Amino acid sequence: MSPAADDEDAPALVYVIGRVNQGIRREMQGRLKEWGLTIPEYTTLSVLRRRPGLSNAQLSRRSMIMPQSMIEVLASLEERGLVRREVDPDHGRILRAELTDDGRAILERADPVIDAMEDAMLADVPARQRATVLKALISVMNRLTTGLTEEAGVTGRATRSPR
Amino acid sequence: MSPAADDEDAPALVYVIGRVNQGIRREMQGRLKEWGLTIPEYTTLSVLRRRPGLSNAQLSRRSMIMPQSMIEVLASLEERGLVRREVDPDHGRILRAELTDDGRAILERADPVIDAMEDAMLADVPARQRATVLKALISVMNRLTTGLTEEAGVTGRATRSPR
DNA sequence: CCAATTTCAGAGTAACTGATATCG
DNA sequence: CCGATATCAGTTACTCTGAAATTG
Repeated sequence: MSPAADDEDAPALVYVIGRVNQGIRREMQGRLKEWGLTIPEYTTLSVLRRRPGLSNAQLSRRSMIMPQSMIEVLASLEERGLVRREVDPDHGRILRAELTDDGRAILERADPVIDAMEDAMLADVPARQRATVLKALISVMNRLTTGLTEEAGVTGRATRSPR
Repeated sequence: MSPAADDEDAPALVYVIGRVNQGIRREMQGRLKEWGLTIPEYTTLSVLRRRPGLSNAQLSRRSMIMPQSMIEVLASLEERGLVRREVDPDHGRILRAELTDDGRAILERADPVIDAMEDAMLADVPARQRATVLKALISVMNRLTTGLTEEAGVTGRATRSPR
């Protein structure tokens, strides 16, 4: 039949991101199993190291999931002593989370393994392009967080779309 | 102004991809509900339009999922008459899938909605960078498909990592 | 017999919706 | 009373591992 020439139209970005995510998920799951960590657990630990004191509600908004989903991750981490939660002094309802020493330790051991994975999968992408890719994806992430129907609000107010 | 030195540590790419994927998932799920399509169903229909005649095994490898997972998507699509499967003339075991007219029709109606979503989330990314991002992510996807432990550059032998 | 494909059955992860309680 | 937060309970979406049958 006709040789080649049928690969000119590229796949959609949403498709490629989905596949990449699925590949990353499989790799991470296998590597994190050694420490009994699930992917959202590892991710949450990482976020809490960078942003200590975030509440469940704040964490869930950052992850674009419902607070009912995040609470389960947090509960599991707290139960195992990897995360500690303390009442906010200014608001008795809010519980602010932070890493325990155990949490920090397990993260420091898992990190190099995940970093190596990221390096391996980026092997063919020149360093200069990596910055561009990361910046573009962060921009997409922010769009998705603030809502796709919102106007191009330059002031990054975390608006939640009214129901 | 100042070069802003406190934001020097950027989040990891795997993290950003995970969040973007989660955002996309939520958007797509809501939009596809109108046609009773799940995300893997819509994705599979799209792939089959571009690559008619792929078998379940081929589709599953492309999607980086096990054939046992893909078969359920395919079964659901076939049951609803959106996909047809026919025995390969050269190999009685292989079933090659393709879109039915109904499948093509539903896809043509869902497409603009998903395209609009992609446009909206890419609103802040200049067109020239989009090509770079897509190319980089495809490269990452290929890395993940062929296996992260494979050596670089040599000839493209699609080696399956033996267990 | 072996390798690849298909497919059934059960399990697990990670998200969801709904509802309830508390705090300011 | 309202809005935000926390959290219990049940459900859905999607993928996995295991096992069996078929075909070349």
